[in-house]
Amino acid sequence: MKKQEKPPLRVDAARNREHVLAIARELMAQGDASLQLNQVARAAGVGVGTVYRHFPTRQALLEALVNEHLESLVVQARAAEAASEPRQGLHHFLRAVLKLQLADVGLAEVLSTQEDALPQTSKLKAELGVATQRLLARAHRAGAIRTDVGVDDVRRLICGVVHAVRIGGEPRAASERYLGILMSGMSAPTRRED
Amino acid sequence: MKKQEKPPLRVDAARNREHVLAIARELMAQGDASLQLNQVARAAGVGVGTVYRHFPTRQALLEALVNEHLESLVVQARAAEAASEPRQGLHHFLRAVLKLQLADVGLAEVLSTQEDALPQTSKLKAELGVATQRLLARAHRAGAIRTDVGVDDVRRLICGVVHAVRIGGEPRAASERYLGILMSGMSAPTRRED
DNA sequence: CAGGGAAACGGATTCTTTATCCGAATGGCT
DNA sequence: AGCCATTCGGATAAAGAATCCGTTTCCCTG
Repeated sequence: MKKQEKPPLRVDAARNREHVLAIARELMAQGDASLQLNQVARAAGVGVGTVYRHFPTRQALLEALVNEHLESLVVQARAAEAASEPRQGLHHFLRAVLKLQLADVGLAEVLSTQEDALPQTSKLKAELGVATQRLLARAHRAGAIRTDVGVDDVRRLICGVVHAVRIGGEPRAASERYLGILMSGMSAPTRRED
Repeated sequence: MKKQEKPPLRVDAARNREHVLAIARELMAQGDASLQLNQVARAAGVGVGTVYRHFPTRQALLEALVNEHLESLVVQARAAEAASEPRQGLHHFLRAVLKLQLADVGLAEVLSTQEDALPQTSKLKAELGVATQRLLARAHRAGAIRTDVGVDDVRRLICGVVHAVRIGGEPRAASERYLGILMSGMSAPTRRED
């Protein structure tokens, strides 16, 4: 019911697809975040038609590039549940999210966007949401994080931190400091008995 | 020494310039943040050449539009110094910055950018920086804000909050909550005597 | 392994957006 | 009024996005 029959790719098509992805990744790594499809085509030595066939939009190509990293975040979120301290688990995980977004402009873009071009991206985002939710709920139960901070708030706020780190002048270890500020801001106010 | 002779504008030129600005503001207000210069020209009923002459780049037009709001922020920053509570003064001021950026996409863009197209923008930003610095220093002296948080950090973090509010799904009063999280995160840790 | 048909390829082409340039028009000054 | 610098407007060039279709390549069948 869910999945339509999907005829497997022809070998040359699969090869081209991978090649385009590799070249696109390279261009991104060289600091060109514009990811213009015609430019990717030229760099990959294929016709623009080929690129557009495999990735109908810039967004689709971007997501295809990024999904690997997204997957890694899902894994790390699940791993973070093993931490003895719920608060530390969350902190470590958010640090990973931050670092990866800083290293991969595309990832930051995808995580800051609501609608996805690829179904797989939506699936991964949902998984990431669930895994994060578990981490967060644990921290809530431990009284470490304000209960009025939900999983979507965490996503948005960490994207905000990424933005803050990106736009700035002197680094001065901004990312670690800003993450600290966020964690401290999300902390439940220490209750004076009760 | 500083300023070159600047021949005053011809009356028709001045009129056109104002008209273009007004139309551009209107387009922005209608939710079109793309601010394409040819589109502005069409809407204003002037040739593209006219627009490009007054505002050589999109960025220049954007800054011209936004400078009025920037100025208002400078005023509000200075006014906030009058608050009896340094922390509250800062809080109120940052709320104003946040609100204005949320209401004016262009302002958010300009405040998140380092280099300016217009000298006047740089001047206003500098003034805003100074005024904010005074507010912040006052809060530092009162022991309300971590001393490792500088004025540039404040700018970057508030832009981050704007980003976080913008990208999100359900609002649920996000802006006020996120501002609260930021303020709390920047607070100096309450010392247990000493 | 030959041959046919579906799938994929490539790039010419069209459409849109961005930016420049210059002959015509207009305003200010004498 | 008459001159000339300034401004105007839009034609035009250059760059980017997306489509379309004749040709090529692969894969399966006989």
